[in-house]
This record gives sequence, C-alpha cells and structure tokens, in this order.
Amino acid sequence: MPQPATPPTAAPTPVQLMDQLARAAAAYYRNFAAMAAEHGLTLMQGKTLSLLREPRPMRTLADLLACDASNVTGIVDRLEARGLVRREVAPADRRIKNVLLTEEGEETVRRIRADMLSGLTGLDRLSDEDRHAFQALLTRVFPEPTA
Amino acid sequence: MPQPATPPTAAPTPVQLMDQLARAAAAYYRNFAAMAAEHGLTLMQGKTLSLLREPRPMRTLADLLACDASNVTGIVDRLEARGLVRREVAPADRRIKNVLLTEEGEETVRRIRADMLSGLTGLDRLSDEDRHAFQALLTRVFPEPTA
DNA sequence: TATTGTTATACTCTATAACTATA
DNA sequence: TATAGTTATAGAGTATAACAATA
Repeated sequence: MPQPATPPTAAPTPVQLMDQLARAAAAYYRNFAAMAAEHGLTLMQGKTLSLLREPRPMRTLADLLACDASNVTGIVDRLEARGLVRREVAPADRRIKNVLLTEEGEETVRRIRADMLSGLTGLDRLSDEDRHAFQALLTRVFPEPTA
Repeated sequence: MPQPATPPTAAPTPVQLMDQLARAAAAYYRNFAAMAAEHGLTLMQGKTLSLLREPRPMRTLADLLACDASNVTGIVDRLEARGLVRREVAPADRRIKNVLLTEEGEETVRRIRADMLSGLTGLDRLSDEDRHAFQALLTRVFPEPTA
C-alpha cells in the first residue's frame, strides 16, 4: 500500500518535543565536554575559550557564561596559568580587563571546534534547505536576547 | 524587485549551524538551571530528578548524567536528605540500589517541567508540520544511542 | 573474578559578601 | 555613588583510587 502524503509518524506534542530538546542539549554538552577534556580542559574552560573570538571584559564573560563575576576570576586564572589567554587593561576605562586568546589558545579553540564539527556528522548530511529550516526553527524556539 | 522563490536568507553553513546549536543548548540549560533554582535545586539535582520517571539504579543514573558513579552518591544523598528521592535495594540483585521519587519529588518534577514548557513559548506556536520537521532534524543530528 | 555502590581525596565550579581601584 | 574586578568562604560537582558487599 502506498504511504499517504502526510508524514508517516505523527507530529510530536510540545511536551514530547521538549523532552527531545533536553536529550539533544545533553548530547551536545556531552560531546563538548569530551572534546574539551581531550585538551585537558573542563567544560567551563572550554566554553570560556570558545567565547573569545574577540577580546571580552571579565564582566561580559560572566554574563555569557551565566555565572557570577567572581567565578570568572578563577576560570581565567587557570586558563592564563596554562598560557591559553591573557588579561589586558582597557586604556579607555582602567577598571575593565579584556581577556584575549594567546596563539596557543586560538589553536586550542580551532581544534575543539573542528572536533565538535566532525562529531556532528549529521550536520554535513543536511541539505541546504534542511539547514535553513533547522536554523529557522532553532531561532523561533530559542530567540536571540532582545537587548 | 520581487524576491526569488528561494528563502530570503541564505542557508547557514554547517559551522554556522553548529554555533547556533551551541547557543540553543546554552539557552536550554540557562532556563533549566533557573527553573531548578526556583525550587532550591542545582542543575545536576534537577537533571537527576527529571531522569527518575521510573526507578533507576545508581549506576544507570551515572551513565545518564555522564559522570562518575561516585558523584551520584553525593547528589542522591542531598536529594534524599530533602525528601525528594529514596533508595531501595533491588531484591533480585542486592548490589543494586534503585533510586525513586517520593511524592514530593514527583510534584517537584511536575512543576519544573511545567515551568520549562511555559518558558519555551516558541514550541506551542509551532504547527504540527513544524514540530514534526523539528523532531526529524534533531533526531538526524543527535541520534539516539545505538546500544 | 567482576560489578555495584560507597568513601576519601584533591581540584573545579558556584554564589554571597566584603574589599580595592577606577569612573 | 556606581561599576569592574578580586578575595575569602562555604557548599556542590568532578574524577581517581581504594574499599566492602554481592554476584
């Protein structure tokens, strides 16, 4: 018997979709933590490095990491001790310290990102239309912060 | 000038899509941690509770939480001290301790899940087709473990 | 022998509060 | 006064290694 034009499986309920988002988010971070660990980094250290495509003040890092500013001191301390980042006082406002990647830090970020991408083999197999649709759906469910 | 039939924005590259997945996963856990915190729970405590729809051995929890078994002892200790879970020795294999929700634990999980769902307003606004497409894309990019 | 769970240890992450330096 | 960053502190999460109980 030919299948009908409608999808062969029923559409998931919002609750079922939420559960699947939970599994996907867990899988993403399980991957990321494993890739960071291959470079001797914790999850938070890896996240911090990957946020430093451009130099950022400590305060901004705290906002992006969704943690208190006092935590960032220790995280950046450890990254700095390993030579992956350094602090620079901002000339315009000497209260601010910008954190930026060293060359070794940049190389580490490149490797982690490459490892992540090769782990997400499903992404490369998506068509242009599928990637476009995926992006649109993610944006609708997780909108960018308005501010 | 009329727009072409193709989508108005270009399809994202796999790398761009990976970055968006990173933002989405971060947003998901920022939400989840905030909802858990409203009940005085940490992220890991909230995750543990939400994994207990059915009783599970400590070892299974360690696998699902992607952490060492020794950590689960402390996490479950704290949840048990607050009356949200309890341990039960499995009769068939007395080495195994099954962890299960108390009634208060079940109520807490219900509230956290309801809070999450009301926070993900975008999910309710998706059409049946969109939810089905989203599910299919998530499954392709984050396949269920084969084992 | 192998597996489950716990304990002990050391390190990292976490929020809170108090502090310094700068604006 | 207000903001950026640090320090001190206590509690929670983390992996490793060693252990007891059970299979």
